Amino acid sequence: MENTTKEKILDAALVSFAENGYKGTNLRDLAAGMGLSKSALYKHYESKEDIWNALLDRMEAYYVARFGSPEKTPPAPKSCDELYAMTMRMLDFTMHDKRVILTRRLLLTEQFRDERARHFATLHFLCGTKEIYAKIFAEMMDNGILKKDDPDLLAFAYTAPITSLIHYCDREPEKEPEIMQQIEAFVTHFIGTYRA
Amino acid sequence: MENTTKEKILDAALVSFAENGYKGTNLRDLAAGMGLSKSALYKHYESKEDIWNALLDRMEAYYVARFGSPEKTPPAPKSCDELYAMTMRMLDFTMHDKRVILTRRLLLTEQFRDERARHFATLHFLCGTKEIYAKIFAEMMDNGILKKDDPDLLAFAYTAPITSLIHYCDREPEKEPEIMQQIEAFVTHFIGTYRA
DNA sequence: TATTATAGTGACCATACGGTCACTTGTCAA
DNA sequence: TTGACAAGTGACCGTATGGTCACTATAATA
Repeated sequence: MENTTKEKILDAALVSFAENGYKGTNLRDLAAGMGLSKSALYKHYESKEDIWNALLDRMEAYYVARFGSPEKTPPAPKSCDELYAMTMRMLDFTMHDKRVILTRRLLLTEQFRDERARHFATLHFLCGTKEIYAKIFAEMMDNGILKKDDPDLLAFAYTAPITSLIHYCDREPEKEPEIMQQIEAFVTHFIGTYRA
Repeated sequence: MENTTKEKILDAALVSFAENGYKGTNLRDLAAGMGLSKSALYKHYESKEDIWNALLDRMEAYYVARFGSPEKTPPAPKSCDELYAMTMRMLDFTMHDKRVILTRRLLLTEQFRDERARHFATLHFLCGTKEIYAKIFAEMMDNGILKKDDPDLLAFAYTAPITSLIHYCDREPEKEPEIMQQIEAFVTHFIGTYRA
């Protein structure tokens, strides 16, 4: 994460693409926002689309670095209380980290315009999170902490509602307290249902 | 649903806004697509934004007409098999009706640009569906078909994963068979878990 | 010191787009 | 028949925007 102009452009682009959309992003304002003139951008990238692609490259690289290899999966909780705590900890990060929030927003709004965004959205919103929890659940089932069941199906039933509430919170952040309660209630109920 | 030019413009606008986004929609092409010149649009609407607002008005009216009053809630199934069948029937419509698909796409991509779209998205993707099933579940619990539990929480746990798979299918329609299997597996598992 | 590469500037270009306007056409009522 | 109104056209306008280019400044290097 160097602090080069080239990187800073991507930082600014993430904000602008997420907040105004790809088409709504104008390179003059984007450059001005970082104290540059528009032409300076062209010293680092060939075109608007080139910036977009570089941004997606970086997002994918970041995702792989964070969740890419199997050993990056967080260690399986040793109790249901630990599962609860871990879920809440991950949630707190996911819901409040500015970069992550902007990434979600960008993927949501651009998923139908760009092929890579489309696939990345599925990974980010559905399959990625599900797989992480599938591994965790499988191990917890082996350890007799959760009832034996299909870990993949359970992970999906667990993460999909949480993700949908995260989207809700992205849309209407002023409702966060209420949404957090809903998440807690859901997580508690879920763990109660499948605890061994 | 009259066939006036004014209505036809909204039909075309739904397609274009959904496929190209609000900013990506250009009035010349939109008009040309229906064999009109751009200026003709201005005989019916004051501006691009006016078309957008009229479209949202119509969407909301349509939603209210369909789900607005309590008595519009479908009758509660008399068995778990009936619940399964009803879910699949509603799903088939939701996933294949062109208007509904376009509406979802439009709400997803424009939710952060427009206040009304934002609220409508929450209703459409989360609260609306949840409430319908909450009523159904409550009645089924009263009738001893489902285990007694919090109907609201259960409805959320039921509809949110399904909705997220619908979004998945919107993004990657070529995966529909696979996704349908996932939905069936989830619904079966869910009903199995909460059947009385 | 002279040279060269890098980063940045501002003026400029072409184009696309939302919106306006004067004008035409067709229909219906007085 | 005529007048009025609604619907539609095409030319035109202003502006925003992505992109290019000749030029400058700076700093490292030979």
